Amino acid sequence: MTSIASTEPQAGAAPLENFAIPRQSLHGQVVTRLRDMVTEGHLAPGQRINEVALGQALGVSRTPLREALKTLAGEGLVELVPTRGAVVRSFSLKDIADSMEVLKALEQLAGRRACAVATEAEIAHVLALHEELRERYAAGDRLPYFKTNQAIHSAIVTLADNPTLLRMHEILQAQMKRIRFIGHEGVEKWAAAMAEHEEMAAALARRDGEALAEVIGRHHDLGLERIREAY
Amino acid sequence: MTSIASTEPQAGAAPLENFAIPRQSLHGQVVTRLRDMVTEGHLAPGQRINEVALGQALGVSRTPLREALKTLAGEGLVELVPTRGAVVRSFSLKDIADSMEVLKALEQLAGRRACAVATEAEIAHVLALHEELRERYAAGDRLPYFKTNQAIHSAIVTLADNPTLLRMHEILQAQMKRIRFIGHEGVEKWAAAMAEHEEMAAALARRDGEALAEVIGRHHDLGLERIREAY
DNA sequence: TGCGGCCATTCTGCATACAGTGCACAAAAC
DNA sequence: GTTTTGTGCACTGTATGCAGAATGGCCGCA
Repeated sequence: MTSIASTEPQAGAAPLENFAIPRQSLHGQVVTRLRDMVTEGHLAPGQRINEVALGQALGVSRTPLREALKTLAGEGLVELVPTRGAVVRSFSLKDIADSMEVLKALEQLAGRRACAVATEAEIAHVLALHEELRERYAAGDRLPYFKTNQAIHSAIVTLADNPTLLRMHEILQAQMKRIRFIGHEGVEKWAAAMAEHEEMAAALARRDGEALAEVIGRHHDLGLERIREAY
Repeated sequence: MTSIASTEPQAGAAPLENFAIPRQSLHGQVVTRLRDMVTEGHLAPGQRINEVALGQALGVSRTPLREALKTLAGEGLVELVPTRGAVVRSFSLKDIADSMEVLKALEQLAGRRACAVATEAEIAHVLALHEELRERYAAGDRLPYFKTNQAIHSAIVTLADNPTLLRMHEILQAQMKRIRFIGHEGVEKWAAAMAEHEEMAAALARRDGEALAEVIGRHHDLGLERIREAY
């Protein structure tokens, strides 16, 4: 049989997963959209969410919207007040520091694990992202730099090959994303952050988990410092 | 006026808060109930959840039940399969090891922070729980020991005064609770675990964060070992 | 006898309808 | 003038109804 279902795929054929038709439930789409709206500031912190109004804006009935709000509440992006519905969560400085502390611990763990278990190809991929980050920095493009920056951190966590860790990291990163959009750091801080990224890339390249964890720790301490000033 | 609403309550009268009628939303109740059903094994892993049947069993319509399932999916206790609904998540050994690794990192962080910021009274409370644990161990009561054990770990995380950390710990602990019910460890392993708890209590009493983190790490490594054997 | 296609059943996903609660504004009493 | 109580409105919480998808069984055919 030469059917698609053959257990021996042709050499050079793409894996079957690549042909899957992306079928996201409406619920999932609403969650994604809402999360973006919160993290990108289209919904202000403290703002009450009117279900009918928001539902109409999204072109969705209240049911999937409410389910999405429950999901976002689990991620800590909104708070559910009984009989008052959902409120966009507003983060105090302590909230941010707390989340940052956990984020730091998770990424340090990820860094150690990544150095231990990642393939050469995976590491090369992160290093390629690092190259991209350098270019963004040299060009002075803040938003692209910011996105590549996040991509690198996520990529390192992905290398750790630990879905639980990845999920928790995603949740915290989404919370921080909302905040980081605020601060436009000074030139010298930006340079320091970039220097730390150089260190991170070097540590990863030589699979030095402890060194990577150390610099990741410093990197987050600086990040929190930066946020503190902007607040 | 001597009405109830008087701002000057009679001496000896109980504070008004004591008369508050506890009103948890139906959603919250369903979430709690379902979570218990999963962690205590009343819903078998891999089992599909029939919304109408379960709704009738709980005496609730499908709407709040579905919302609760979304919440539980966020906690990783059930999986949502498109057009097939919710399935009780079944954990592979790797899943457990992954979650345990994160749980370990979080508790180590909590231990360090607890030693730094906890009040004497809070530490005394944990030490009291530890006394209780000793008694359970001496009496050989496994289930009460298990509960007190979890209470201690949760209490230490609470001392860290970091709600984000606490929430993530709760999620992971709920996942592990489902697993730990399985294994009834041998006598020698139990003794080792108890000895580690003695070390933990001592480290906490003298606020030695590093020592506490170290023993917590060993404690979780042993815990994973124990689960590995039972699997 | 084995396989493939068709059909019915079942259950999810989404929308809508209804009931109940809280809040704000206003009016009245002290 | 201040406080309090009543009433209307707006919005959430819950239930139910309806359409679509997937699964499993059954029958026909090779």
